[in-house]
Amino acid sequence: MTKRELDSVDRGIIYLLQQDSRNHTTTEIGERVGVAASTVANRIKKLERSGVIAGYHPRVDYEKAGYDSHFIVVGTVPAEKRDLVVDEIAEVSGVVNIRTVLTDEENVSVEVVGATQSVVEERIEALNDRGVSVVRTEMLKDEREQPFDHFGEGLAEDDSR
Amino acid sequence: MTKRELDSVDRGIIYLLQQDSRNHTTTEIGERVGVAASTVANRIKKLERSGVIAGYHPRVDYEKAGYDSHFIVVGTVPAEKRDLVVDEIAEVSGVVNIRTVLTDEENVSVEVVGATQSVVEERIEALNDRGVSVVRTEMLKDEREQPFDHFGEGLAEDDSR
DNA sequence: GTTGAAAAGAGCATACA
DNA sequence: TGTATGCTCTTTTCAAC
Repeated sequence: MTKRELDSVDRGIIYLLQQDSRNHTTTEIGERVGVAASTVANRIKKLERSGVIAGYHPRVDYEKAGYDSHFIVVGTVPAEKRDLVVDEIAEVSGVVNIRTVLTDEENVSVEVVGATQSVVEERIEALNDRGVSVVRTEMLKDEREQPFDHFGEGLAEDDSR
Repeated sequence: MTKRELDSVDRGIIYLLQQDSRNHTTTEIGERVGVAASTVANRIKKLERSGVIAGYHPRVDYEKAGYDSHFIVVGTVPAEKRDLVVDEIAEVSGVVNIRTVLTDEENVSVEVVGATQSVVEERIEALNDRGVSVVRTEMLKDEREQPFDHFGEGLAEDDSR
């Protein structure tokens, strides 16, 4: 829970986990950042406990998995009800990601997945019912995620990418 | 590369990986979905090769890591230049996520991280220089990610959450 | 906090049903 | 295609620095 300053070992570890958090071993990471594998394991545990690393998730290509309807629903929630509403819409089927921003209008983005467009339309109605006033619905074209370059600054050459 | 239909074993595996892709072992997953651990390993490899699973990433809390400036930059890129511009802005320091949607206006969302606001402001200028006409910049409040509930439908009770 | 070595456990490949 | 066994590698633990 505590906010800790990260040193170059922490940053290197996170950078390599950002490239591949499942198949990079502590041994490999240790060689790259210059410490023993057991130290890497200790550091990772500490980062997890402190909340800097909040979990590990696969990047799923829903289109390839047969779910062709993939939308970003942008809406507005009153600031004072925001946390409550976010908890509620997390329960809506097909919702896989929710972002909130600190503006008064259009302050919620909800990523919704489904097999068909009509299914997703129902789900968007469900968002409305739970307190999101939907401003617009956009078809997601592509999403790309990448490591924070600053975390990789102290690292040796990256051959495995 | 091929689009494959997923069966309930595939869906259960992905669901459990979406909860924790680093610490859930193939053995645990096998017990939950009802197949042998080696079968789980085979399925995961197949899902990776087919592109349904495109990678594994930690969820990093940049605020707790000491990077207090975290913004979503919404901008417009002409449709015909979109892929090119996305490749370019991926190179901008501090850019960790890029989403594109199929609309003519405000079709790109870029997530930018930095230690101070002035650093991030420079980076937003860099986005402009590379072809994104920035419409607005929003402070990210919170982001939540969760498994696709449909993948978990065939699963036994979830005690480990 | 870090290390290195031993023990325990997971993953991988082969062979088989 | 799914399962089981054996081999290899990783992770974990812990005494010592």
